[in-house]
Amino acid sequence: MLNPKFIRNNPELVIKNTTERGVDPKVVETWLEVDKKFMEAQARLEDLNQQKNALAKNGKESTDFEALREEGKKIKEAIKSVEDELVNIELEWNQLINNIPNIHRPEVPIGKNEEDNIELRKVGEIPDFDFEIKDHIELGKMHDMLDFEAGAKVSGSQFYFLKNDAVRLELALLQFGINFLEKKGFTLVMTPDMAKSRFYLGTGYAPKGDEAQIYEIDGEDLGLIATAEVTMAGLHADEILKAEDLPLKYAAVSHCFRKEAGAYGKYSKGLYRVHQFTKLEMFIYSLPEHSEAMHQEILRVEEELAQALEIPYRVLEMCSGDLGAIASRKYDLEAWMAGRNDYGEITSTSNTDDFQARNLNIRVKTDEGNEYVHMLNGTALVTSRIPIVIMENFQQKDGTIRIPKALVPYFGKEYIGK
RNA sequence: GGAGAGGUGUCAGAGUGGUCUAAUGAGCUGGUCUUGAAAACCAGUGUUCCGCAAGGGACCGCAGGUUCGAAUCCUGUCCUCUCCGCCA
Repeated sequence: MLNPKFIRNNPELVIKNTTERGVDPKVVETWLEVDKKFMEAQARLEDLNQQKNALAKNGKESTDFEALREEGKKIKEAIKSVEDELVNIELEWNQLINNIPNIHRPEVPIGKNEEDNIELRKVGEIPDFDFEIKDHIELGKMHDMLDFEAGAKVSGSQFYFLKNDAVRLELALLQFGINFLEKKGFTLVMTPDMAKSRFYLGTGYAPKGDEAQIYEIDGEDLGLIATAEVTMAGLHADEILKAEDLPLKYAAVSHCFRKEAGAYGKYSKGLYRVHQFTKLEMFIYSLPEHSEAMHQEILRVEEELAQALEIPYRVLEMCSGDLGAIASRKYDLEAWMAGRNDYGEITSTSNTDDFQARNLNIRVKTDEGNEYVHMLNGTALVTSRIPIVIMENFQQKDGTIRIPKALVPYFGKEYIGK
């Protein structure tokens, strides 16, 4: 959530920001009204508590217990009534403020939707084939690597079995990735694949709504994570970190589960949009003054990984309307996927500034007092989408697939199908 | 899954209804002393909300409840530990 004090002091700015995000600014105005009521009721409650405390303090010296009891009861009833009132106001207050999006950074281009995102650069050679190419679904069948039919039978549509070289490929990518990131100073982590609702809500993954992502466990306050971002943000929840320990740079491996409700389209076939995949994620806790530099570092690492894997890609800077509610700035890497003859997203990195940190109460002790840390995340490698790129881009005329040089030591051979 | 014990400040740990504004010890910061250090001594040392401030409110795992008054009593819940069961 945003800093309530900031909204109170800068209502016009927040309204403008909210509008640029494509969110109805009415939510800000309504929140401001509720906030006024909230503060007023809180002041009343504090006043009553003060009376209660004074009475309790003098109570032990009292001789007239009858009067003491009477007076205390009266205060108690008044407190109860204000508290009941506060419960409702606070609920509304919270719902409203959670719908106010983060403040985007001044560098962010203003725009309505994905069409207004800015392409910063294109890197790498788009492959040129002199034969009829196959997509990864055909290639997966051909090499007995992917079985979507079995996935559908056992778990439902958009689940799959990885077999043979697809298994080797997934593990090779992870092994390659963790070695790469460890050398860059990231601490390796394997996280739980489930988290309590507080953490997927606090990171901005609502379980309900039009594009519900989270699978929840019936009868428990537990859900399958959509990304390790959820568990990595939870890792330091409610902590006050030491400034000298920052930045904390993590490389986290987890499975990711997404309902993808309503997300059908021309690119939802095969491995591109699935309910479960494995991901190596970068996650950084940073001092506020360093978070922009950290964000650039994550982007650089993402590009280095793509280049090491010989993946042609382009870098997109998200416009204000395509940032979502949480990010203050966001870049996507899109890789060339020969099978679709188009680019497809393979990484996304967001700076959330202190937005998530405020939700999850993560601060840092500085000389000027405690402040919220800045939290950043970025994909290193997704083992559903990278194999699409490798299979489709590096396929040969005879259907064999060349493994990128950097991956060969981990994969164990130079070609699939030879 | 069952039985038991426990969750208090940076840490250890006392506190079983009003004197808790939470003992004591350790740590940390500053000071005195010292050539320097150690020791000793003195002072300070959590978080959060409203407020320019003065001041006031909240926080003893969390949520409810009892009471004029709760760290303390009751209920629920989460977590940790020990033992049993099951199990990779």
